[in-house]
Amino acid sequence: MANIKQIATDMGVSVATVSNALTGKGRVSSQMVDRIRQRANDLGYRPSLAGRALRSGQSGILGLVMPDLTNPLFPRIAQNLSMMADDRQLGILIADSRGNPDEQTQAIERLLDRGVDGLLIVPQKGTAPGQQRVPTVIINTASDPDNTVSADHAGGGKLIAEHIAALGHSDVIILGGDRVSEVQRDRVNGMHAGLNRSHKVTELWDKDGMDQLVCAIKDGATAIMTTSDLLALRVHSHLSQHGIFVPQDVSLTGFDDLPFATAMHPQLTTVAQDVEKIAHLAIDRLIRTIQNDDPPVETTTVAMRLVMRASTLIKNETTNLETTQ
Amino acid sequence: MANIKQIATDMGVSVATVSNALTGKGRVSSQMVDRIRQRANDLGYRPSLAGRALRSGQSGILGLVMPDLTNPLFPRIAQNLSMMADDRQLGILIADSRGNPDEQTQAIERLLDRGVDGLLIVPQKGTAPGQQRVPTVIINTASDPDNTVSADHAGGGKLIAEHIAALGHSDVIILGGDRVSEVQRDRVNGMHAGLNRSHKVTELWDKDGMDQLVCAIKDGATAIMTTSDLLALRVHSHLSQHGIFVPQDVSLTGFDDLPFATAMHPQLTTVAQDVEKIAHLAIDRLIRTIQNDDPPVETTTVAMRLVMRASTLIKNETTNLETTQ
DNA sequence: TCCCCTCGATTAATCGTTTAAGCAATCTTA
DNA sequence: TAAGATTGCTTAAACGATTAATCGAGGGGA
Repeated sequence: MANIKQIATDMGVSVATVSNALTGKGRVSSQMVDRIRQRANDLGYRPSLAGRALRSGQSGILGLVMPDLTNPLFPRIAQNLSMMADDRQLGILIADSRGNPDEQTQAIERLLDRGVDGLLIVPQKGTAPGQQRVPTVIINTASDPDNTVSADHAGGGKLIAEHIAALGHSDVIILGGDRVSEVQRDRVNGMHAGLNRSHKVTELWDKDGMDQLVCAIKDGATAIMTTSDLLALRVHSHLSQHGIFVPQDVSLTGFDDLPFATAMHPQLTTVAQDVEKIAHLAIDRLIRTIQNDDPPVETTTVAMRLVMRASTLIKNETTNLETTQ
Repeated sequence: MANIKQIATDMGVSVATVSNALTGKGRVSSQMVDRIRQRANDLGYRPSLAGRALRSGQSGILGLVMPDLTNPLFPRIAQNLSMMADDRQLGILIADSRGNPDEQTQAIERLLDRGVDGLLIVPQKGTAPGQQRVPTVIINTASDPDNTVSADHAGGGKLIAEHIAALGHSDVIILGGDRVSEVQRDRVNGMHAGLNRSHKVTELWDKDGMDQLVCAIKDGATAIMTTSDLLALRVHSHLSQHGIFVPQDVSLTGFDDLPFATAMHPQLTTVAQDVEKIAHLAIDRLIRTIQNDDPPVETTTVAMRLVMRASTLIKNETTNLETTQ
């Protein structure tokens, strides 16, 4: 590999001049700059990031800590962050906290040991990794006091609840995934906020099992709002086994707009995160914090988008399954 | 941050002694080793990987190039590689080739510029990135001559076809995703290999549309083998709209065992990759190549596993939908 | 003519680590 | 006890880049 010294000896100048010519700093005549750049190009010179990192104290690498890399949103987050980072000549090092708070701490530690310039953390549910030795951006949900940027999960819940309300449903079920997750709780709270006193609301959680769900439907519920698409697919499957069909008998909504949401029948009405925007804001914020180290205080929330598809229907068109027991 | 020099002056010894004590090389008295280690521990000393990288020429970082980070298998690959890499004190830098051969080349280039010690490449379909300036492991499929380690996609296809054959189905449909993909072609070829002359086989591809599929079923086909779970879910949804039900009317299989395969009803019979084993073999191979640079030639194939669930049924129990036109 | 300024380059230090080579002091062995 | 071997540490160079300080030469102004 060609290095700066080789170019220097080739051209009969000092390494400092080569460095100055390539970085555009210092004072070098324009002819010399051209000649050096030309030679560097011919040799296929690539600066050693290790050398630069050692000298400058900056690695040009950002660490991405995910609670669980198999998180269905991870691919999109990773992709968007990766693209934004590329544009800024930064690398992204991944770390998996494996659904475990201790591992999360270790994952962060490993990244810090590698000298990352900044950290992007999607926290383990129920944990608060807080600020670290390097600039840190937390991607979680508005109700997390440490949150830096996130989708408006509560707003998304409200959006979908208002959609259900507008369709005329007055007896609805809210089905959450995991109570421990702040994101899930915000989604559920948002759903409540989208309804009013006139609505009968049954709040259930995944671990309660599906039976209560079926009972509630037999008791007159005509809509189910879940906090994840996967949960919605499970509900859909389970109900069809009980002869309850979506959307004729009951309307159903998901959350996150995962790839399979359009592969289902009926296609799933859901709410989508603008992952691209979140990634953009997160990286921008992180880079600004890295450059001028005034810690940014305000937290940003990105609106979610209602994706109306076929799994929700106007109440009038809904068969009433209510049975008198 | 504490560095080796500070420990050295603290203890009144030379930096070389500290380095030797910490790395266990060279000749240092055991008392001195203990004292130095103790002091390093107290100071929370962490070696500068930049310094080490510069000196040793090794960054301790592996690059992972994916054709598309939203690939449904990416999360599991990333997680497993990440865990294996952690165990070996290596970092994983991600790069997205964005479904584009040129971007793939650039992604590889960016990783090389960062000084990665090795490359793990899941190639863009139809491309052959081949060997690079650093040790490289290609994760693709057996029929790719550059492939290093992969699931036995053809074997998986054969496995599922034999399962369908064993259930007594004699008129079957093979539905592929994208002809350009070597992986997809291998899966389809494997399916053919699992059947014999007594079977009537209709090979369709995704872009042919779903109508031909319905026709084939009306013409007597009783089983559909697809080359991906997502495709299977789409087929399932589409058929249910035509009043054709799985598995009563037709058996259906997927490929890859994605998370939603168990959320569907019926739960999807599919074939699973041992991603963990593939990741393990890939990393091991890569590291061995990095250490002693004899280029490994043989390519390894990891058997797939049939996951029997509820979407396939014995032919006898299948309603015959055949209609005379 | 002399002084000062600017230009274009060089010199040398520095970042943190590793490691070959060297050098006393102590120990072994005949 | 003298020669050789071993032990425990130091010296110093090296990896590749950046950058403050310096320096000679040439130009311009008084």
